Amino acid sequence: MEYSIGEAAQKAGISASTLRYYEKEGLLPSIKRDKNGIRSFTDEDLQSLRIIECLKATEMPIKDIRKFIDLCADGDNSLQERYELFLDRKAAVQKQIAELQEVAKVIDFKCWYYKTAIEAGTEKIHAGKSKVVSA
Amino acid sequence: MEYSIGEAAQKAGISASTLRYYEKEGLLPSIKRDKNGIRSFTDEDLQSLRIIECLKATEMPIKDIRKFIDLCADGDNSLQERYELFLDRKAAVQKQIAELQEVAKVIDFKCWYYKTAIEAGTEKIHAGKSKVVSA
DNA sequence: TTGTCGCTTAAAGTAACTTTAAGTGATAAG
DNA sequence: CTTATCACTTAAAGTTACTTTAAGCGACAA
Repeated sequence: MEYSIGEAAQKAGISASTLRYYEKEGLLPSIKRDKNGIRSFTDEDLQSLRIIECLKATEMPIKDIRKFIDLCADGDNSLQERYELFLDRKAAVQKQIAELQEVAKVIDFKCWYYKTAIEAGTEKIHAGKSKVVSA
Repeated sequence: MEYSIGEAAQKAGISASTLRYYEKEGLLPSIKRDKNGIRSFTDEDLQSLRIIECLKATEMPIKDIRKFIDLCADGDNSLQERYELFLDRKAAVQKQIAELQEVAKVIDFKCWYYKTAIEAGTEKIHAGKSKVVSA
């Protein structure tokens, strides 16, 4: 199947302008054009986008994702390097999850803080407690 | 205890220029200055920064964090609104964690993909499999 | 008194998009 | 047949959240 940029955008959940931007930045080297210069996305392109989104989710900058895409073009020569890249991303995403779990704890505390303050009618019930602060 | 911007930056793990930017954007309305115009951060300011960092971690835009800071100045009138804000943030952070766990799965798959490809000496061993793509 | 610190401000630069402006080509409606 | 609409095209400007740079000031050590 082949898709226009609008269809691909919808399928991938990424805006058409972002897809154009990705192509310009070298993240999508395999996008073809028809005789009118209109982009044609394949299912394989959508799979690539999914990987790109995963790398982005690990806070990898576009330029580094670009380097990974370039490595892919190198074929079997770059297998080891690409493997190490994903091991690295695995560590990164685990660190992110751990940090967000800490954030969730602080937010849970704040939920309790406000819930009890509302029940008491005032925030003052928490005054003087260590590490408790209004904002 | 009071701290210069450099000390506060180190304690909070945020750059001094970012702290100046936050102050300019109204995120730190309680920072005092000495007679030479030099900023003085208190422990309470550092606590506020910790909350700001948590909100930022949930992808809340600076402008919205600013609105929350303004609510805090409103005292007990805004308790309910602030409570709902944190309930909302709680949902947001849980969604983020869930998404990152999905990302982790894809990355784990890629680790396996490259590990086995390296053992085989070529990526071709994965050719033709459904949903498997080099990038 | 001469560095050199760390602080000050304002302004320019950056990343990753998003939005806008201006235009082209294919198809449907009158 | 032409006019309108639609999705597409590019280039350029705008946005967010910073970061970096430039230029300068006050305090303290050598």
